[in-house]
Amino acid sequence: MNLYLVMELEEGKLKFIEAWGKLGSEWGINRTMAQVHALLLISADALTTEDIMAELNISRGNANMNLRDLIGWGLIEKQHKPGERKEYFLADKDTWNIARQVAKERKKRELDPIIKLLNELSEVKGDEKGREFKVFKGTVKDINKLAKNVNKTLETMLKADESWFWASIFKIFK
Amino acid sequence: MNLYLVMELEEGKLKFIEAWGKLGSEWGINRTMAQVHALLLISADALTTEDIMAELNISRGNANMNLRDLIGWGLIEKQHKPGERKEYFLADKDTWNIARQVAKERKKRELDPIIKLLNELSEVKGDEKGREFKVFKGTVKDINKLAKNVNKTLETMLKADESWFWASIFKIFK
DNA sequence: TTATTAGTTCAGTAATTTTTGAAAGATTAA
DNA sequence: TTAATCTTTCAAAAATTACTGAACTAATAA
Repeated sequence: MNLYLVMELEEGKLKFIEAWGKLGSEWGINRTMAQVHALLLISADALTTEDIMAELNISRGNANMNLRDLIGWGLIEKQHKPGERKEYFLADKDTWNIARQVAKERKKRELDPIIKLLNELSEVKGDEKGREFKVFKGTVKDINKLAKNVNKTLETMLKADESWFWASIFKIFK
Repeated sequence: MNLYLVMELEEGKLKFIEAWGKLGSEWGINRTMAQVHALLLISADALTTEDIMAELNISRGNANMNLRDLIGWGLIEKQHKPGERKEYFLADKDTWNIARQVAKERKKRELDPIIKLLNELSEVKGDEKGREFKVFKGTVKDINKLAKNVNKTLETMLKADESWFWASIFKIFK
């Protein structure tokens, strides 16, 4: 066994976990949740809560909560091994599924509510001649239009097959 | 003057500012910075630091820092009125510009570094036959592919004209 | 039944992020 | 030069968010 090469892989794993955690936190996702996800993404086998606690140096409560949240995001699932009492966790490794799952959840939690609000705000009544009113309405209308375009694109993406999606995109954008 | 209608507009403004702030914080952007941006987006005129402090009930230091950050994101700019010493702030109201500016900054700050790391990680050496190694490499490779597709799409978007961009998207996705 | 093992919850604590406010810096006017 | 006005900075405080660990619940085995 070549210790140097083994170290290379271990070092790579640590860097990946760290980077995924950082990226998550920059996008409003709890750093630890992203790290747990990263760990499971690069694990060949399903891991137990104990494994995760040990790898990431986190408490049982923390591990449990973040695992539950990841299940809620549809990114990992529980596995039960016959004859064993403890639960194993396994990440969906399909990158396109991950992207779609995240897009789907964020659309539901964030985009849909904002579109609802923008529609309400476009009904606001006021002095049609006033500059203040016009600027407000104009901004709301433009953002609404953008949000709806993003929404339509996401809906397409959610239904789409990965290779078809990118092929279609690059056909135009070559 | 109809007080009820004026109230309607004021209420709409408050809701917009609140929602924009919430959305920002869900995407890793300081809530106050997003609120300052929202306020300027719906203001008919450029505002001073004092105006912003008063509207949002924040301190001078806080206002100053967030205004500086917004300038750094390319979302607002300073204006000097002849004969006046104080600075006025004005938001770019063009929604497509805003989207591109945010995309550009986040690409630079987050996507580019992650692509750099993924390229490094795809060079990691190890036991080519080992399951652990294969899974790690596979995950890194897939994420790398996705990241590069997103990158290409963003680069196109950054150069694109709004109506052309959406028209192209919906031509495929009808 | 009791013991054992694992999962869940949550009040208290810790860590991180944001905000304040006062002091220092800049710029112009008198 | 001093005063007036406005901007910037940053250490300390406040607010928010995340984490711990122990008590509790649940499931199975002895």
